[in-house]
Amino acid sequence: MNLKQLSEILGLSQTTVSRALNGYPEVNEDTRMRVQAAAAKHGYRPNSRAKGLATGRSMVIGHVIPSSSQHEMVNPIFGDFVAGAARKYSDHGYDMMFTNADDTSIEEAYRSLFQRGAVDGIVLQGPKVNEHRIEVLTRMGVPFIVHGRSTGVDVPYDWIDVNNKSSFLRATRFLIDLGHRRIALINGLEDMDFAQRRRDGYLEALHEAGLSPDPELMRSAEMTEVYGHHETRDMLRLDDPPTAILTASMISAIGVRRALNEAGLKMGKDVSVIAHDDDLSYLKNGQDVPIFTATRSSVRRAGEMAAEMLIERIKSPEDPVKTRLLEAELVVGGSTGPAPNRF
Amino acid sequence: MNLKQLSEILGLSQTTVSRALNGYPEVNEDTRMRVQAAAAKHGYRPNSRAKGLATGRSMVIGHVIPSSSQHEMVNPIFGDFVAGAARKYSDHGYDMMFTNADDTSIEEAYRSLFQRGAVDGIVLQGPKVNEHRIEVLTRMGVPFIVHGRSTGVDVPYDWIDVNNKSSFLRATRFLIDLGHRRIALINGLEDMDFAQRRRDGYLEALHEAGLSPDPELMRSAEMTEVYGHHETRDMLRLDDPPTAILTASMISAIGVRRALNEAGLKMGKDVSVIAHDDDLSYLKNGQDVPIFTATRSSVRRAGEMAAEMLIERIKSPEDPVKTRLLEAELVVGGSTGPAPNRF
DNA sequence: ACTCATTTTCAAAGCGCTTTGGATAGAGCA
DNA sequence: TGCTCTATCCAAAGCGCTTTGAAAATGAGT
Repeated sequence: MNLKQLSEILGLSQTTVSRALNGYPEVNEDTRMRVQAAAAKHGYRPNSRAKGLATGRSMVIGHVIPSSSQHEMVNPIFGDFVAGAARKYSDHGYDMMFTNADDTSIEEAYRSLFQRGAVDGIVLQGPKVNEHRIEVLTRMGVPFIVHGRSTGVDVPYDWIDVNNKSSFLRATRFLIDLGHRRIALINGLEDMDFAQRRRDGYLEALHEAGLSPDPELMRSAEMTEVYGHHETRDMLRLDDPPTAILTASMISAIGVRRALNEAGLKMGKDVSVIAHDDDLSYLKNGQDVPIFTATRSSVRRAGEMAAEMLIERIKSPEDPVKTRLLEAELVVGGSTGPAPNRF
Repeated sequence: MNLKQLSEILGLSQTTVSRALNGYPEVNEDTRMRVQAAAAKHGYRPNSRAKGLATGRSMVIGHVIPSSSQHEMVNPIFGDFVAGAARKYSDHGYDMMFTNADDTSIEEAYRSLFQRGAVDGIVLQGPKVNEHRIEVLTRMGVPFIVHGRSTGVDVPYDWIDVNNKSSFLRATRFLIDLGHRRIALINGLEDMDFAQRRRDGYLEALHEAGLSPDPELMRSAEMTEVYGHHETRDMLRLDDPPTAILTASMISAIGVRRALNEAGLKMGKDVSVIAHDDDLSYLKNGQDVPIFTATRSSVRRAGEMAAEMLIERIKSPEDPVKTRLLEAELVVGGSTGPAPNRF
């Protein structure tokens, strides 16, 4: 059932039927009712490709999944971020499109998505420091939003981010206030922008307290459970092991906890742990009492907000750049306690 | 830059340029070279909406994210499954589209996706028992594949599934062979098809061994960490607590482990645990030695295979129904051991 | 009854591509 | 030379929608 057939059934022109369905004023209310009824009855659904061709808009937002050939790693926050965004998209009549691209072809993937007319806007996830893709998208003139930011990129762009620096600053201060001096940082991948900011916060807190950072206590890699476990076990073997550990995700925090258990250490007593908690739906930080002391910020909420900001941008391409910095809250759970007395 | 402009630059007709780029034989090899060079030089990318309109195919596969209004839960396996599928899609020139739908409108979401011409095929994830959507898709005539199966649905359909029954049968037998008699099952949501099959396997093994199932030891809910923890803690309080626990995912297994630790019990000694491991990229079951004894089957691999089967189906709609049953492997890790002697 | 303004409807063009059904030119052959 | 074949190219139609510009119908005002 297409427009032509429907309009023939109704004895009206395609123009009128189209207008009736799209809510234009220049059509009699009675006819509109008649048209809507017939459309519903025959299950008419305008072909979105044809509509897109005619309007020049596709009503689709593009995301790229970097298939990170090295690690075959899927970011665990992917699902929740996307679920948040998807809800807002559908509220506004947008669909969501994914393309897969390996590290080498990622720029090409963005370019293709937009220039083929497949999407009206793009979400850029997981920006690195000096993120090249931002300039690419800017030059292309595609509306886009970055989830995160990129140090070193000068062009203005829309972004939404957690205040990674301040949250790790606070978390580190919190540990210092508890008397910890040997504080480890199990961070995300070195070249990710968020990892750098977290490290900055961590270092600043150490500096404030007159503590000098120990490279042995600063690790970075992709945030898996196994990684958290491995680094913790490794650091516990040091002559002067950490009494507290900051870690960049709940997933790796679980690995940290496993390593502590294996070593017979009690979390929150022998070693304190603070994690960053993205508030993933399947991995809540406990029920009432938080398991881990954590810096918390819902990534699903970030997805929702990113979607809204992008839709705004598509509507008003000339608006000034919009940015949004979310403050993570520090929730105190059972994983932290005063530094143990080693003497 | 569109076809018309490009063909004008080249002094050729649109027909010839289109044919040259799409690899049709009726075009001189020299001209083809010339055309390809010009297309590359000017960054020409055929508009996919127009192409879709003309060909009647959209080269897009649709997925629906059920935004399960009750729980706001995103299935943790979502990311890896999708990453697997996406890779295969892009190999074959397909993109991937997501629509969000709440429980009430999910059928409408599928219908809309296909009848609008937005997608050429659909992946149905997380089928329940008597899954109504399968009939809907069948009636619509859209090519689709089910990740999982649905007991009670009679119409034939393509599916790919893990042999849930046999893997839980084996896992339960394994525990029985170790001398366990009080074996708990922390299952997924009751109405999910996979959960029923796992329970069937579990019950069959108990039956074989002449053990009668205890409803107190059979739990089911969405597979979060908190859920695994909660149910385990609850069961440990029973007069006759379980000595072994089967659980439906690594995520909930982590909750199980947490509860055991809190109770001062040693996993693999006091209480044995077997998990189902979807081999998620960020949650590997240990490095060399598996942490949990587990029934393992890569969900990413399933995503790849689902994608391939669906693309096959789109190519040959009249082919007989194809199904694929994957056997999970049983990997023995440190979380199981002989039943403790309670006397 | 007649004009003018407003409301309501319509025919046709256009979005950018593919594809059908020729047209043209040169090659091969008698 | 005249004819058929093949290789190469092209004009135009069509995919299903929106939108422009104009026509027809209606209503108000005199």
